[in-house]
Amino acid sequence: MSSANMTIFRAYAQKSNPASLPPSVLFSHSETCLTVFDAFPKSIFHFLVIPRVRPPFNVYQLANLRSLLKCEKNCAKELLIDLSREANNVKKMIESEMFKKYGFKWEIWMGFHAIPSMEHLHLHVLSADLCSPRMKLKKHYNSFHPKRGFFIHLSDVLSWFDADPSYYKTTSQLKKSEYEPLLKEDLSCWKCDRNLSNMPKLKSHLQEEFDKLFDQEKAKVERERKRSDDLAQTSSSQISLNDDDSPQDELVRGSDEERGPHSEN
Amino acid sequence: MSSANMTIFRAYAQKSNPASLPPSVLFSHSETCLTVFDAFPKSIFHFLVIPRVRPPFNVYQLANLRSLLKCEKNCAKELLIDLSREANNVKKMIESEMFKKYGFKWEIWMGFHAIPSMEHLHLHVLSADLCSPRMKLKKHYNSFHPKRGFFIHLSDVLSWFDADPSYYKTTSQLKKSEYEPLLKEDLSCWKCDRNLSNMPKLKSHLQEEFDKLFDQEKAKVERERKRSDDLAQTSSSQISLNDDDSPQDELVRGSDEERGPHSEN
DNA sequence: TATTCCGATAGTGAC
DNA sequence: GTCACTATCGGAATGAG
Repeated sequence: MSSANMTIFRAYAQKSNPASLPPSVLFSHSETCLTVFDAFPKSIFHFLVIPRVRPPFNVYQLANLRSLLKCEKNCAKELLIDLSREANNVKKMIESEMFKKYGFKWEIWMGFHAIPSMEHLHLHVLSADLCSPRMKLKKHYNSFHPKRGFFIHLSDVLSWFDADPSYYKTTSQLKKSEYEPLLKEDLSCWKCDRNLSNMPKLKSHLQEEFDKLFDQEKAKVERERKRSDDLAQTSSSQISLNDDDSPQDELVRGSDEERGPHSEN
Repeated sequence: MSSANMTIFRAYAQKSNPASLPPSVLFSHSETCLTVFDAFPKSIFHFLVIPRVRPPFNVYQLANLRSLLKCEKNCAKELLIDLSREANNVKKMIESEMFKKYGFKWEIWMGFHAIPSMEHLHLHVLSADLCSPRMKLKKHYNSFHPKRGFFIHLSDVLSWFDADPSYYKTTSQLKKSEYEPLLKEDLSCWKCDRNLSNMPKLKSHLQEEFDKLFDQEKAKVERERKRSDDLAQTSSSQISLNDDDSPQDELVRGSDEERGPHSEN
């Protein structure tokens, strides 16, 4: 039945005034798309970017990625680029929240499920942790595993447009028979590739991975603080601008670098 | 491992002094067999009759029905007849308990599981209700369903001895591949053959069947009491010998008859 | 077909 | 590949000198 509202996103996408949606649902909207909170987040941060129904598309063409990719190529590409623009705004917002809540930022994924079960195209924008109480089943996890194949990264979809037309034709098929089995594959950590025999063990491991990341980033902050202190001592008349309890700016500057545990540079 | 004591019955059967078994385990014993309470009764009454290890049998020949039926035919038959004798004593005891606790008696089944999981031959003697909190799984139920085939009635086994030798040879094989699938068949009421989709529904239905039986038997008692009263009134100087609150004797006399709800004969 | 525990699997119903 | 609920199915452990 569709009574469990498999079409709720379509209803959102058809609203002439998205602002009337409750704030617990709607995060933001533009002329062309909506961003909503995923009602069952599978990562610490998890949003959906949804195209609003508008010319030249009808609701059926916007049903899912497969139906969109059957549309005129340039139109489809334009729509995806628009979603991409909005998704990147969401990404920035998430990164800002990461800093606020955790003091560092980590990877963010943007992509589609090959075989979505809820109708109307929706682009997942979620933090790369897959740590969430709503992550319960193998199919939940495998549907977001970044290397499993079921989760199709937005950047990959965009690259199909520039590839050989025959390749475009093939990949845009998105056959159920090819993607469905991926959800039943063995559980493996998306980060270290280790195999985990069941969901409780996987979830513990993912939490450990996140805790490890957390500790590493905290150590990074600490090293930055020390370096800052040293500089302050050297130029003794100067007070460090970062001598407070908000490490954000340290991390903004340092977060793209990889350092060994005793790196000093 | 056999550490989960799949061989506990063998240990009982080898005891030189069965009386040393705790009374919660042992119901009675003779020179040749023991009767124990089934630790996980699948009916209101459920006992096991177990042959003691004695010449000409060794423990391996008494492992199960299959191994017993490979022994010399007359020996095997004698052992089964001995078990049968003891089982009939148990049956009488159960019927007495039925009267004491429920005021009427109902059918009792005696038989073997085609493929037992605990070692050492054990004859199930249980009341025909299959109402018990320990009746939990489909395989539990199907293993006692009197028409499913997995539960082999003692009378059937005894009849094999008088049948054609080739029939004896065939039936006494008790191949796992033939009997195991019976446990996975759909659930159906052993009494009315109705199909039930799952164990909770089956259990409710079995309880209803038992309640119906209970009400029918109670009504039977009531009719007997009325008839008794009428007789007392007719021969007005006489007091009914059954004018008390124990309906047992009424039922002993009337229990083999079938009457319609308004039968007066 | 011993039980029990744990977890995966399957069907349903949901507004 | 919606969730939540119920029940089933499937493996492993089970004790113990």
